[in-house]
Amino acid sequence: MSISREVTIYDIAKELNISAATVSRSLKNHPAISDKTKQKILATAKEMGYRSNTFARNLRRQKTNTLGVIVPRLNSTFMSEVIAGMEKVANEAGYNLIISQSLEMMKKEAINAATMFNNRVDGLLVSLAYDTDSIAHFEPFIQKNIPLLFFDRICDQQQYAGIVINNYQAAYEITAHLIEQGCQNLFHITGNLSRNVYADRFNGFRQALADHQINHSPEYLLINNLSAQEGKATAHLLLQKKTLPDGVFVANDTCAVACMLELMEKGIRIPEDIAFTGFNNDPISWVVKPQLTTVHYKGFDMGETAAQTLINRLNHGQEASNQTIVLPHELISRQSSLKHATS
Amino acid sequence: MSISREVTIYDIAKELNISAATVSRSLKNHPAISDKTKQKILATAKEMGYRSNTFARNLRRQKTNTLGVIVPRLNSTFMSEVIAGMEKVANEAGYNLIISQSLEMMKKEAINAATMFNNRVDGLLVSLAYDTDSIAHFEPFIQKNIPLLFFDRICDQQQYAGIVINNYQAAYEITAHLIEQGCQNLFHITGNLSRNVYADRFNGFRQALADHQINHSPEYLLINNLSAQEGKATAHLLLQKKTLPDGVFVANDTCAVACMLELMEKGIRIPEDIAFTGFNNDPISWVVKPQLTTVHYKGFDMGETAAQTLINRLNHGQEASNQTIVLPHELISRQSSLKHATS
DNA sequence: AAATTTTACGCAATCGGTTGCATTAAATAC
DNA sequence: GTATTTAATGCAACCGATTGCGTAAAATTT
Repeated sequence: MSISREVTIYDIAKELNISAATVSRSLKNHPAISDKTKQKILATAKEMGYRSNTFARNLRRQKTNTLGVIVPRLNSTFMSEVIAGMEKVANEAGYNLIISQSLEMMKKEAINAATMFNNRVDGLLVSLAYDTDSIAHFEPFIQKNIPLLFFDRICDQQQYAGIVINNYQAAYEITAHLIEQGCQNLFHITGNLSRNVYADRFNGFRQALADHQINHSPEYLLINNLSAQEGKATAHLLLQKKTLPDGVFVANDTCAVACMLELMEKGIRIPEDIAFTGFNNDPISWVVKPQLTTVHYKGFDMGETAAQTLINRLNHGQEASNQTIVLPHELISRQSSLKHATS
Repeated sequence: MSISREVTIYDIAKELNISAATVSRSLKNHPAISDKTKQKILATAKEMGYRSNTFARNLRRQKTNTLGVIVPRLNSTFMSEVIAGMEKVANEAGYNLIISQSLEMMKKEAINAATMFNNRVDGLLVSLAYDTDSIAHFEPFIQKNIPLLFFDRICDQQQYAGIVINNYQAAYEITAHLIEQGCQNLFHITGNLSRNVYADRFNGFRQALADHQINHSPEYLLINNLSAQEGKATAHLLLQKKTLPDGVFVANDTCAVACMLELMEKGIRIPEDIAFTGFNNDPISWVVKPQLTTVHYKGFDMGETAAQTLINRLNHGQEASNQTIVLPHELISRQSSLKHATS
């Protein structure tokens, strides 16, 4: 079975004895073409099995209609929904998505960015890797004025726009919640503080303590990579403290759950001895017993918003407003933090 | 800040007073060009900030160097690793990935396939959606001889190749394990039996029963969409049975956990009253208490294998062998199924 | 009916690499 | 020293859609 050659606008033109220009214009619904001609061309195109050649189009238009997306990992419900939201908006606007994972490594993030750049994506959506401490690898995009938009894990430099939730506020709320439950000795387990999400959450945590005149032990801040493995390790660290905390706010659910389970293994009662809270509302947060108090926010909405913002900028040439868009979040309180059983 | 025009091979050619053809050949390391010239050109290209124009290249070569990937969802650790494996192999071979989610809907799968087709992907990797009952939407690929490869959720028609694990064998093993634990009244909760993964698991389950001369109740097969929600609903269905099962094999972890938790809520003891097993070794399987016995298989390897197989076919024009590649799996037994405490 | 405007379409250059074939220069053979 | 082979490079025609500009035909105005 030989592969038949692709049908081009020239084939259609020849078939109908008209010019390729007219065919081209008809196919994109150009107003200068009469309806009758358009109909005829559309019908013939369909009949001949024509499909537009994206390369020729891109070559000529200097546009790819492709958006690049770089995320740390694709393995969370949250990220899956972010991508789904982006896909929806992008497809509706005629854009395609090229997605890649940095696997939390700045090095791979840089490689991915370079690939995206060489593939001439029209715009780039990025959630930064865990250890990214410089955004020099995005410089080519900025140089060439290719829209660049961060989401969730954004770049804290003022000049870059981003889509986020109010991590400060969410952390403040969850911490206040712990305090309301009677916690007096609170600890915070979090990730790299140069990531906005973790810095903001830490600040919210601290401010809540300050506002409620709660003193804290000098060792109240524990930093790890927020993996399950390190959550478990951190549990042992906690057990070696002179006095155990009576409340812990962990910056993600994975680490919170691992840490909590390990402590329970060692006989610590949750929430009686230590109240626990996480962040993200991952499925594991409700599977674990006791169910984990956490912060929920909508990945789908974030994806939609991010893609839409980027596309608006592309279409209307909207200036790269360094405006940061803040989406809502929601505190979900569950058993792991409820020292006073309310039910 | 105006956008400076892109550097082309013509610019380089002019700069060095040579032809564009020589530049083109040098950049792709053609043997007919002298090393001296190559060096000079490479250096100048770098200096001038040249980047190859993919469209022009694709337009001429009739290749995109892009692979399409359609998956049901991106929200599992498994799928994230599959993608990571594909990315690794693809990037090494100079290919890019376009990823999209069918969200378990055949309709969206078809739309995605059409988009991929129009974007002229060189090959397509697919894991079928939950309700896909016809693969007519992949017909254009077959017609045009564009390599198509299924993985995990493959197409059972003989002529299509696929990368899988031995779902039959895994299910057999996990069922035999339940029987060894003393289960006599086994139930199976699974998804659409026209999906190979579920059909094979069901067959393995049945065969294990037969081989061990275990009778089964006529209602031992329960089908739902394997979501957490339906897992919970199915728990209630079970509770209405005259006699409860003493062992349940669920075809994925999400549904298994949801069902199990709901039953525990109603006072059923796991594993004493009912032993539970899942499939996939998702993080929730070890977070839940009791930890869930399940089947583990390596997503990364599956992704690598799938991408490599496809690329080999593209490069060496290997005939579309309808050979199915089977990767290893591993039974992970945990508390949820251990009626005889071994520790 | 002539002049002017509007409508509908065609011409041809362009986007930037790629590659078959021709050509020149250098190397080797006779 | 001439003939032949080999190595290195250039020429120019593609790939297929887009679009500024020009023009013929139709519609409208005067």
